[in-house]
Order: sequence, then C-alpha cells, then structure tokens
Amino acid sequence: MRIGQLAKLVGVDVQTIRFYEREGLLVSPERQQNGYRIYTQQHVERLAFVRRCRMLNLSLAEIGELQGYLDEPHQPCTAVNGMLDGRIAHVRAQINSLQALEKQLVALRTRCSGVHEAADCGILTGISAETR
Amino acid sequence: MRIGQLAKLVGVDVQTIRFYEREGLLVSPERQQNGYRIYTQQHVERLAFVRRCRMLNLSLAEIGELQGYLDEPHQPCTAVNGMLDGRIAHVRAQINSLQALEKQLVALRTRCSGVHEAADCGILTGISAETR
DNA sequence: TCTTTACCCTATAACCATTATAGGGTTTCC
DNA sequence: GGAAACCCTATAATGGTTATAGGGTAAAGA
Repeated sequence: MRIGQLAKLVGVDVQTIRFYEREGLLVSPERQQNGYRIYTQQHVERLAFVRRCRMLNLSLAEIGELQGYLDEPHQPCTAVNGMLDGRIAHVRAQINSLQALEKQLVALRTRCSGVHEAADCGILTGISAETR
Repeated sequence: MRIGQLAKLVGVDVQTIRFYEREGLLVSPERQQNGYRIYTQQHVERLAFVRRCRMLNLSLAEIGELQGYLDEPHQPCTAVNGMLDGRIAHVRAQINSLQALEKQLVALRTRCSGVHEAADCGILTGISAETR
C-alpha cells in the first residue's frame, strides 16, 4: 500500500510517517519506479505500535528502545519494566503539579469576579504582588 | 544592575532574559559604553511578573497581553478573566487525561512483574496487541 | 485527449520556551 | 600580567509534529 493508505489506516499524518522513517522508528520501505513508498503489513503493525506507545506518552527514544526488544526477543525485559515505572512516576508528578497549579489559578480567579478597570483587577494585582 | 545580577535575583537564566527582551516581554534596557545591559528596579518587577505568569503556565503571548493591561490600566479587564478561565479549563483537561493515562500505564505494568525474556513480556505483548 | 483532482516526492521552516554552542570582548581579583 | 568570571552576538539544538514551497505522478471524468 502507499503512504496515504497507511496514514488513513493507522490514523497518522502522512508527514509524520515520513518523519518516523527519518528518525529510524520505521524501516524504510521499498520504492516504486516513480519513487513512491510501498508499505507491507509489517509496516502497519510497527506504525501502530509506535502510535500506541505515543498514546502512552512514551518518547520516540523510548519507543526505539522498545523496538529493540521486539527485534531481539531473547533478552531479559528488565529495562522495559524500569521504563514503565519511570513513566508512571513522571505522570504522577505531572498530575500533582497540575493539581497545585489548578488551585492557584482558581484562587486567583476568585479575586476578580465583576467587570471593572484593569487597574483594580484582583487578578493582575494578585500576580504582581506574589503568587506562590 | 547587570544582567547576571538580575538573573540571580529573579532566578532566571541570563539567556532567558535576553530572549524575553527579543520577544518584547522586557523593555530593552540602557547600555553602558561597553554594550553591557543596565537594569533598573522596574525591570526586576517586570521580569518577576513574567516569571510568576510562567509558573501559572501562561504562554508568552498571554503574558504579553496581560502586560498590555499593566501598561494601560484604564481598560475593562474582561479578557483577563477569560484568559484565566481558559487556562483553568485547560489544566483540568490535562489532569483528566493524565489520570486516564496513569491507569493505563499501571494496568500495563502489572502484566510484567518477574524478570523473563522480552518475547514473553506482558508489557510488550500488551502494547503490541492493543492498549486502549 | 485534456483537465481536474488527488496523490506522491524532497527540502526547509514554523511551532514553543528555552538551553547550548561558537567565537569573541571586558572586568575583576590575585 | 594572567586567570576566572563576566558580558556580547548569532546560530543551532531540543521534541514531536505540522506547514509551506515547489514540483512530479496517477486516476477520474468530460
């Protein structure tokens, strides 16, 4: 199949597929005489794998590492566990800091409820004074 | 004061201060004969304002907009409220999607607890199969 | 056949907010 | 006088796309 079909099938932009190829996440496919890329079922699966990893917020570098395990399955998978643990910790940290941020924003928001001049706006004076 | 002192005082990298100046978020300061930037107390306050806004996850464009209100205080501050509401909604959406992601990651993580070959790793097969 | 439409190609820049690097001048302290 | 610490500009890199420019190819209808 050609790149447009692959893109539609997996739900990825055509540009992004070419980008993944340049980054080494997708094996360079054969080409037709006219230069068009021709993809196989294996490409479909690899691209879908990459997309699922991205949905799990894995970085392209991490995905490349995981592909190493797919390609050489006779290694211990310790690093895979570690990677996931790292991601989970990271996501939890993100959630915590966003929740703290939400509190700050909400508190700031209550300082200006009516419509008045910017000079008196509790939000602006709130930020100017200190927001911590 | 010179740029290094300002940087230390506010807790911003020197490079970042020059960047803010180029972006129009910080008024260009006077220069010494040797070309060194000389900052005043007003610069300190503006830079601190920018930093506090950044800690609230406001974009540089939004910060520029807020500065417009600081500079011309006799406008209604409706847009300030709107901006904050937008941010709050955005942060809440982020938290929700991260919480969903955390669940997925944790579920995936339980699929591989022992150390064995990558070929049998429940994490890799889990991602390959489908993770939704 | 001609033409429109939809597709494909490469190369390069834009997005965002920084951080890094290269290459060079100035000040300060010992 | 020399080294460390500071300052300057300009440019590239980061991450993961998305957009743009400029051009070739293919499948469809008129």
